[in-house]
Amino acid sequence: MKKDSKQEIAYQFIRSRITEGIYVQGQRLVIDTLGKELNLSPIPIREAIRRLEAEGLVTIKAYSGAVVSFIDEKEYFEVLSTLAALEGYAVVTSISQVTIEQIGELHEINLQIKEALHQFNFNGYIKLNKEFHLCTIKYCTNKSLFNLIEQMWEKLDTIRRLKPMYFPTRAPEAISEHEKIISLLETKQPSFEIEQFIRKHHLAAIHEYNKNVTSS
Amino acid sequence: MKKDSKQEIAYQFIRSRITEGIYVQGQRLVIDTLGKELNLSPIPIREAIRRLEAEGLVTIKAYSGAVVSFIDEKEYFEVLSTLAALEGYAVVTSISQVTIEQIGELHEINLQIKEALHQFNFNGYIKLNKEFHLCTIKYCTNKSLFNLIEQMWEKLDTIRRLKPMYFPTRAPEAISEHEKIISLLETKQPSFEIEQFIRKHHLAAIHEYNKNVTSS
DNA sequence: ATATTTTAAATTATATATGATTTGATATAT
DNA sequence: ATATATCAAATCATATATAATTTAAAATAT
Repeated sequence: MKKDSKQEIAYQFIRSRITEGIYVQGQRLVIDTLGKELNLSPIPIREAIRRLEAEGLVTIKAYSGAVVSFIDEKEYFEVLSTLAALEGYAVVTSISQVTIEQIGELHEINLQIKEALHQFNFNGYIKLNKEFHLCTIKYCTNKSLFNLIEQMWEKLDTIRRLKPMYFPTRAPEAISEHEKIISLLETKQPSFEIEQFIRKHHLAAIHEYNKNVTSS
Repeated sequence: MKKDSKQEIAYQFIRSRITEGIYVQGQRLVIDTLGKELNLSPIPIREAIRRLEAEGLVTIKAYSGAVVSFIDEKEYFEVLSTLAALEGYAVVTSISQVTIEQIGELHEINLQIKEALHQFNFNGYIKLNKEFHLCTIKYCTNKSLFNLIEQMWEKLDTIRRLKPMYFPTRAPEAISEHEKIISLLETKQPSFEIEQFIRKHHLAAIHEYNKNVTSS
């Protein structure tokens, strides 16, 4: 049972405050204040903030201090657009590994997604939607690709918490599109068709957003 | 003219030592030694190493120290495979922005690539090849996507320096494939065709590598 | 001779103090 | 009243010292 170093404690604390939306974008992170709050000296705080800077969550201005990074709302859709390309690709490169078990699991998650929609459980919906998509690439053997996709899902989560804005879910359509995705996987349809469908599934949220923004 | 902080100096120093292959994978990075070498106290060294850890270049084991990260040779091809998907996508999403100037620039770079090959200038070839590919996505408006692709090219460069292994170039084929890419862009061929050609262009190196590895 | 334990050395992790820089408040000039 | 300069406060950045941990070497036991 290895005890976390102080630096690690500070990192986890600050990081979760950011990803949970408690620290808002633009908020100053004052090293002395954080040190007092956590009963640590400034050094482990500074190291933790350096790590968070490298992850893009925090922006450090030399000699001025650190703030929670500002997020341009475009970024959500840029990441989503990039994810659209990668996820489709990851799914088709692991299509030969698809199992009956995985198909069953996807069906199960999609049932839970539908239930979350019926219960007006937005957070549950978002969490399960991510699970569904990560399940589609479960057997992706390209570790770099898998990790990158995971990081992108995390990034989307973080932006949603940091940036109050409208995030389109298209829940009813998405749920039925999930069923289609499962079907495409189960029947091992041509790679192109699978890749394009998954890509369009994600890009549809961007179109939805643009439709709403231009009409208001 | 802003003077770099000591932390920044340490970061740049260590980072370039790694990316230039002077520090080899697995090499211990001893904080005191680096501090003496740079005439700095341990704190800015530690902060720099934290940043490098977050970039994956360095692996820190708590209380034991930092080493230059080990690279699994698979990673090169995993990153290249992921890049294949992303670059094709980035090119087709910015196809409408292609200019005569860009086409001319691509031709020019490819001429220089051919010259580097004739002069047995491996490093020049690698550098120009990267330039060529970054030029194909020059007008990509999705900043996240552009930055990600740039980072991946950097990653490939770093792995090549850190990991002594065979890296297939297929130089003559690659050069003529570049010409084909330029032609596809110039004539605004269908997105699918462009995307697939670029993807296959990159994946061909992986096939080449596998061919050579299984035959030896 | 080999295995285990103990000790010493090397290095990491962090506290505290101090120097450096930026920001904000106040005073002065126009 | 507004603009500029000066000063003070807040905070950052880092040096130095100390505590903590790991690793390697030496001593002891089998």
